[in-house]
Amino acid sequence: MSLKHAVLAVLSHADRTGYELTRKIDGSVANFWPATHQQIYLELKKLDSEGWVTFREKAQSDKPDKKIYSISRSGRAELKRWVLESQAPTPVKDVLLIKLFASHLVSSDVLIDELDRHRVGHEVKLKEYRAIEREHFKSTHISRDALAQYLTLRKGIIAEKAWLEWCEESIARLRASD
Amino acid sequence: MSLKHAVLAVLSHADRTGYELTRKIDGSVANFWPATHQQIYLELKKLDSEGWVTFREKAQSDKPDKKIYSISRSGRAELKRWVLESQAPTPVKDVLLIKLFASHLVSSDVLIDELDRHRVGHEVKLKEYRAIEREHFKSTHISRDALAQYLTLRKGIIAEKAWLEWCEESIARLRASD
DNA sequence: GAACACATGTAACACGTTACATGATTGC
DNA sequence: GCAATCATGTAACGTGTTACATGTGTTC
Repeated sequence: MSLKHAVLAVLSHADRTGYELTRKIDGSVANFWPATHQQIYLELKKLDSEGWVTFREKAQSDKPDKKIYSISRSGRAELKRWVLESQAPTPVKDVLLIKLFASHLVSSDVLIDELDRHRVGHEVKLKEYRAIEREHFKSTHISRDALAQYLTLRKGIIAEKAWLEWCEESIARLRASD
Repeated sequence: MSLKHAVLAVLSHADRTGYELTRKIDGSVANFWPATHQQIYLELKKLDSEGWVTFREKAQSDKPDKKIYSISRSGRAELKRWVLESQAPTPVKDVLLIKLFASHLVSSDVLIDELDRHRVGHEVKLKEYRAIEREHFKSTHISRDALAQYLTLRKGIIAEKAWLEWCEESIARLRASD
């Protein structure tokens, strides 16, 4: 449902190959709607058969040939229509919370170790995002077009900070309860 | 993959009917792994055929009969095995971020309205969670068993606060850019 | 009389993952 | 020689959603 529009959204900024869409190039789809390359190639095929994207094949001598996809006029119209629809918040799904909910079955040491691994992971992500912020959005005035992309980055930063805060708090509470 | 274990996790605390599992009773599965009742009835059937849950049928005169499910010894063992596995963080998936990424196609007024709707939604959720916190976790000393459940609530509270912060910041930035 | 809460289920379809398959170039 | 990056694809399977179906009791 959403991957279709996620792909269109990225193509509305720049032409891309299927391969590029699966990578986290320039902070696009992969960051907020990850998918495998199989999934993306399939969607591109569907988008093509609906006329929402077009592609041109480009032969390369040193690397495999590639297909460069572009959003079409009707694709852009469809994307706009979809963006204009009001959106219910995406429900939270988190495996770690399920594990926590069942954690009365294991020792708190095991739990603390797991939480600490997650803490470190979120710390790393936060640093990455902050580096992107410094590099690409340092100027005081940001264009309207860049602003929207900046806000998705800000979401990443704020969410990672929240994760960190929660991991630290949880570890402290578990330590205190022993 | 995870719904199976989410259901086991809830049943490890108390017996439940399929119907109860689909509701947000006592802040269980529905809060961090939402699923439709069809999905849950199907999983319960699978869990039963694997011997991880058992059920007893209870006839009711005023309401439809129901099946009360319990976790079995092997189910508890399986749940423990699964909890002990180290978990990669659940990847972020968020439709709103896709829309933001494509928002250069629409006016900033439309965007601000949408962000404000989300802001209000998160405000309401935050209040709900805080009410649960006041009601159920007011004492200074919380048992180890209750602590794990409290931490899932804390995750909800911290995440909603982060959402609010981001919505407010984003609206302000969009207003300033006009 | 309509809508909602309780309570369970089947069937068809859409979405997503894993495994398998191919093949060139570049770096260790 | 082995692994990684670039680049695309098929097939089988598993997960999740939507629509449809049934039936009682309570509230507006």
